[in-house]
Amino acid sequence: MARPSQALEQSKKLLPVICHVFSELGYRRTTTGELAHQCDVRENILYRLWPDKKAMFLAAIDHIFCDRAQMWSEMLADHPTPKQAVERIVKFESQRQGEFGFYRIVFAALTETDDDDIRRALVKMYKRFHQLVCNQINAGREVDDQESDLPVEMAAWGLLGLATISNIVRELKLLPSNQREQMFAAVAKLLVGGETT
Amino acid sequence: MARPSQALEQSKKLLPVICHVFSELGYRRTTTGELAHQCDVRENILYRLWPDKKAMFLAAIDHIFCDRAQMWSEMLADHPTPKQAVERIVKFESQRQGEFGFYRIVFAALTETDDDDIRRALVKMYKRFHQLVCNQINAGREVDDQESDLPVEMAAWGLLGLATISNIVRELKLLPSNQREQMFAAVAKLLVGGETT
DNA sequence: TAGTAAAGTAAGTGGATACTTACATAACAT
DNA sequence: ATGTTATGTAAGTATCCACTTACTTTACTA
Repeated sequence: MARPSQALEQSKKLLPVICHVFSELGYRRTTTGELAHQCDVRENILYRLWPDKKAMFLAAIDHIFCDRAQMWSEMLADHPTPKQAVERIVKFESQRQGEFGFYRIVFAALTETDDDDIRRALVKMYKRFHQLVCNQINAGREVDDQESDLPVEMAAWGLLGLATISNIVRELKLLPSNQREQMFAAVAKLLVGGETT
Repeated sequence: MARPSQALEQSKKLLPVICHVFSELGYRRTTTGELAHQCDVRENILYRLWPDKKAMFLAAIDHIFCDRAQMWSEMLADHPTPKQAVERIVKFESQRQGEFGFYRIVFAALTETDDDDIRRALVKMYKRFHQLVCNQINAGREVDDQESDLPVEMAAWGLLGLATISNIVRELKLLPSNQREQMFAAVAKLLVGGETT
């Protein structure tokens, strides 16, 4: 035996770069040449880490979820009250959208849903994300003991929709950012709280 | 002079087919060869109707909006009360999603937003659509004279987000369709009405 | 230090694809 | 009819890109 493989470490190092390229260019327009260039390696090195371009994309989809989940957990590391937690997440999502290319990768993936692997990766991602949101809303509601009209699962889908359209609004500059944030906050409050305050 | 051009008529005839292909495959994966095949003409005939592939795509984006707007106006042709109108639209949108490839084309376009022409087409489309939704909500609210908490423009963005996530849920089969429709209806009611009934 | 496998370099290949060209035919005006 | 222009056919081209191959160098182990 000689020289242990550092493939895992290197792929972890390269993944953020790969995510960024995919989020900038989408799936089809991203060339393996461009990926290699941005990663500052040669193409065949990428092909030693992943069997093909699709695998690189799947890894990117997985990574963006883990990334986002970790951000949330870091944001809630100081154990705020559940209601504070929801408010903090809403604020975070409304303000720092787009920085991490989350939705751009999702959009890219959504145009490839006739590929079973990509579809599965997306389904998994959405289910986990929806669950995460549900948990937060649930926690927030239980404490206040307020029976809201909208079931938690539905509110969570509504929030995901809100985050999506808000990203589109940002992407296309359909509203100035302060208005977009206000919109996000107002709709989110309606969805989560049941009543506006 | 000889033989007047029927280019306009033919492009109108071909557009629905082109929309369908783009919505099935997205922008990049759609080849001009496939477009021609589905349209049952040769490639160069498409190139006589549009200067390039991008122009075909832009025409498709414009067409899906016009298509949808016309559907709505037909749906409201019998002059229902504004409140009925909103309910009808919500029901229509929640049930017949995906049939016309609207969101698939939007997703495809959203991964091409660094092209100015495509971005402009999308912006125009969203502004018109948002306006349309605003008008309907406004009409519905004025009649009832109920002051709702959520400003109309925000509610409209919320609805667009709801329609978007609902399409994703449908596309990925994240919920059975009856649950998806219930979710759509519940969230829409919350957004539009202010209170649930 | 010698042997071995990973890490890196550089060039290629085969297929796909946006767009073109050259030419034949069909329909309309005068 | 006849000239003109739209419409149709079929082949071609130049480029791009996912993926490969053949080779050299490096670093670890025993």
